[in-house]
Amino acid sequence: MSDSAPLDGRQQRGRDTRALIVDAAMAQFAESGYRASSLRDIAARAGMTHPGVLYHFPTKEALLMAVLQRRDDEGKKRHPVLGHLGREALAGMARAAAHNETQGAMVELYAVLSAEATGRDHPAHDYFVARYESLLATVTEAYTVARDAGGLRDGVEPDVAAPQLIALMDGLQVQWLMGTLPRSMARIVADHLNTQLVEPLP
Amino acid sequence: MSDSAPLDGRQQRGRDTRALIVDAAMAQFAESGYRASSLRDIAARAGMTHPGVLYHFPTKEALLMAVLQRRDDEGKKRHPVLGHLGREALAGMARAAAHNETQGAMVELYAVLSAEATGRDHPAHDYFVARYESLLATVTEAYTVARDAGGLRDGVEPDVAAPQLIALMDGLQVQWLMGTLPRSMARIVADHLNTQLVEPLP
DNA sequence: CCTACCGATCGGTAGG
DNA sequence: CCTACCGATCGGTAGG
Repeated sequence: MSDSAPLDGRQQRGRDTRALIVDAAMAQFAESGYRASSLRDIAARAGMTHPGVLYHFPTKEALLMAVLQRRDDEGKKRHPVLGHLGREALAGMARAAAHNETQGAMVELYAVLSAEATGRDHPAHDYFVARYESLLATVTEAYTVARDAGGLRDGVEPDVAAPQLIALMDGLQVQWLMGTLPRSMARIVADHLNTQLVEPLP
Repeated sequence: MSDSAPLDGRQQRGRDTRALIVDAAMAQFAESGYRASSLRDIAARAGMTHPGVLYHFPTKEALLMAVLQRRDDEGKKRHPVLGHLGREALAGMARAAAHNETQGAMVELYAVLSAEATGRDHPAHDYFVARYESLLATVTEAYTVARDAGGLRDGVEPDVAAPQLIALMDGLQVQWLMGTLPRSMARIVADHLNTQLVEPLP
């Protein structure tokens, strides 16, 4: 793809500037959500004017999509596919919770945007619907593989356990951001998984 | 208190109008969150102009507080205290999930506002922190009472189970609003509680 | 509770 | 990637 072609100096500078703008937008959207964030706020964080931002991204909505795309790319690098790994994939969810505790801005971005995007007219609505459907399929597969390997306790149903685990992780993030969570997210997720797995996680 | 004193015609009309405005604001905040909702949107829903709204509520922030206050009052009528009831209180959480499935606008209001209000500068931040702390204390007490009555399975710790249950219910609401939840919220909550209780819920 | 208005801020465009 | 600008919209106020 074109991403792997060599870039001349000008293209490289353009890429760096785009990355800088996406960084700034990510931070701003995380703090205030999409609707309440202005292009001028984002531009100031990136050290330019707001028409400068619009030179690189044609609309505010295109910038939002670039932010979401960036996060997906990073996530894919960190956790490639993984549904077929069963129990190991579930352990990976607990590790993801631990990782999230070092990524306050990203957690805030997703908590705020996913709630904002439940409205059907939100520009990121379709993105989040697709993301939840894909995540649900992956986690359901992980539970199914774990069950078929004899790793789940009796009565744990993949079709119930999967939306439960996703909901637990989403809900913990709100309490964690609010500062009212009395334990670490990773600990609570691991405890939850340990009520379902035959062999406890560390 | 002054609420129980008789009202003359003018005061009664004022109360009705205030209630009408709070209804409109609740619907608008639920659809778009607090920051993205304008007083003109709310006023139009209530059949008046936006200075008309500001005649009854001095600022947009005061109107937000009235919306949250109203919801608390209704919640207190529906579920008085309840922490000391132990197992019955936990069953009440499953019933609350069922009730929420008939209250889309209210669920959306809380999902959007609670995410928005994780930011320390949001006008409803302190309200939500207090609400989560109070809810956590109530649910922890319910689990503790249930355990002391021998109603909890081994290994279920009130201090872990309480933030877990709250997170589960919050997270389910996002998936439900997104339209990607493959089962009812009430069913998933009941299944979760049934992994913790000695005697299963209906 | 309305009309009329205020300064501030929004996303986006023109032109360089 | 900037300056300068556009029309639209914001929360809030004056005055009745």
